[in-house]
Amino acid sequence: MVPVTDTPILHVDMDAFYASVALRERPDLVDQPVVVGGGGGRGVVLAANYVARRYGVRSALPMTRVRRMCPHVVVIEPDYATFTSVSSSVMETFREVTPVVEAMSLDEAFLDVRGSTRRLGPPARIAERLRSTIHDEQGITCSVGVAASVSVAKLASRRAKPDGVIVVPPAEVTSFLHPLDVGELYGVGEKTQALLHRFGLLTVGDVAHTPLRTLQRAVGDHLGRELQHLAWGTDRSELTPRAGPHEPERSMGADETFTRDTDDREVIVRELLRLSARVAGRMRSADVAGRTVTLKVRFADFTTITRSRTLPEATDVTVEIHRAVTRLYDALGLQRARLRLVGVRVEGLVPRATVHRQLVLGESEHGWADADRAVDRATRRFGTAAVRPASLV
DNA sequence: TCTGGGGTCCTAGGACCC
DNA sequence: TCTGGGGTCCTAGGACCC
Repeated sequence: MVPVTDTPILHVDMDAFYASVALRERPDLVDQPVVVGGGGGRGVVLAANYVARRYGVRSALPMTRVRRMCPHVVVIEPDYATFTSVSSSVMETFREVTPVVEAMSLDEAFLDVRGSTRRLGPPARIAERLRSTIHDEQGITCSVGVAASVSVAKLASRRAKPDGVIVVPPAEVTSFLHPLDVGELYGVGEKTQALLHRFGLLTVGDVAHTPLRTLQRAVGDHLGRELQHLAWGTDRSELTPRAGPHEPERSMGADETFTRDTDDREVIVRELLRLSARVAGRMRSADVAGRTVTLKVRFADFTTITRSRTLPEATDVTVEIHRAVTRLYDALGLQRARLRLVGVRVEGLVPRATVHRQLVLGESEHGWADADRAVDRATRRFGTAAVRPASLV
C-alpha cells in the first residue's frame, strides 16, 4: 500500500538566512541585534536577526534609519561566497529527500515529496527531518510550510517562522487563507494592497468572494485571475525542478548608486563603461549575447527612467554596449540634473552560438570582441583588478 | 545622511504586416 | 470617401520578488 498524501508540497525557507550564516562565525553576537548589509553610506538591510527585528528592523530598510532605530546594532558586510556555498549544501540536502526541488533563491525552495512518503513517511515527518539535518550540518534554522499548492505552502512557512513547521490540509485551506490581509498574497505588494484596500477588499476572504470581473477591473485581467486562484488556494501544485533561482537568464544587468549624486558627464560615462564591462563579461562567461540595451537613470529625487535601443545584431562586446548606453544617455539631453544611479541591462539573450554577425565591409568590430576575450583570459589568470579599460585606471 | 542590486512579468500604445 | 482584426516587434513604465 503506497501512502498517498494530499499535502505534497513543502516550502522550505531559511530563517534570517544571511544573518544566521554570518552569526556562525560570530557566536558571541547571537544575543545582540545584528544586520547584514552595506554598512557605509547608502546601504540597506539584506537580513536582520530576530533580536534586531524586535526593534522593528526589517529587510530593505535604509541603514541610516536602522542606526537611528537601534543605535547599538552590529552591521556585518555580506560574504556572498559563503552564502552561496551554504545554499548549495542545503539544496543538496533537499535533493536527498526528492529530486523535485524548485529553488526560488539562495535561501528558499519548493519540494514535491509525493514520491518520498513511502520511504520517509508523511510530509510533516519529512519536514522535521530536513530541519534537523540542516540544523546539524549547517548550524542554521529553517521553517517549513506543507500544503497541496505552492502558495499555501509558502504562506504556511511564513506563519511557521521562526524555526517551525505548519501543515495546512486541504480541508483547512480556506479557514487558513481567508482571514489573512490581502497583502500577504504572492504578487500583492504595497501598491496593490493599497488599491485593494481602497476597494474595500481587506482580507483574502474578501478577494475570494469578489466577482472575477470586478477584481479584474481593479487590478487588471491577469492579476485579477491570479488573485482569485490564490484566494482559494487553487494555484499550481506542479513544480519545475531547477537548481538555481533563474536558470537561463532572459536579461543581465548591473547598476550602481553613486556615493554622492553627480551631474558630471565624465563620471557618468565612466561608470557606464564599468557597468557595461561587468555585464558583457558575465554574458561572455554564460555564452550568451543580446540585442536590446537599456539605460537606467535614477535622479536625485528617486524618479527613475529607462531608455532602450534594439541593435541590429546581438552582442556581448563591452564597447558596443557602452556605445549604445552612452548614446541613450546623451539623447536625454540632461543639463544639470543630478543622478543618483545609473544602470545597464541587456535583454533578449540568446546562446552566442546562434548569433551570426553580418559584418559590414570594412567594419573592424571583431577587433573589439577579440580584445574582450583577451581581457577575459587575463582576468581569469590575474583577477578582476588587473585588467580594465584605460579610462577606469 | 532615508530608500541596494539582481531579476521577472505585465500593460499599453504605436508601427508594421497580412 | 467611413474605418476590421490579429499577430509581432519595439519602447517605456510600473509592480513585484528575493
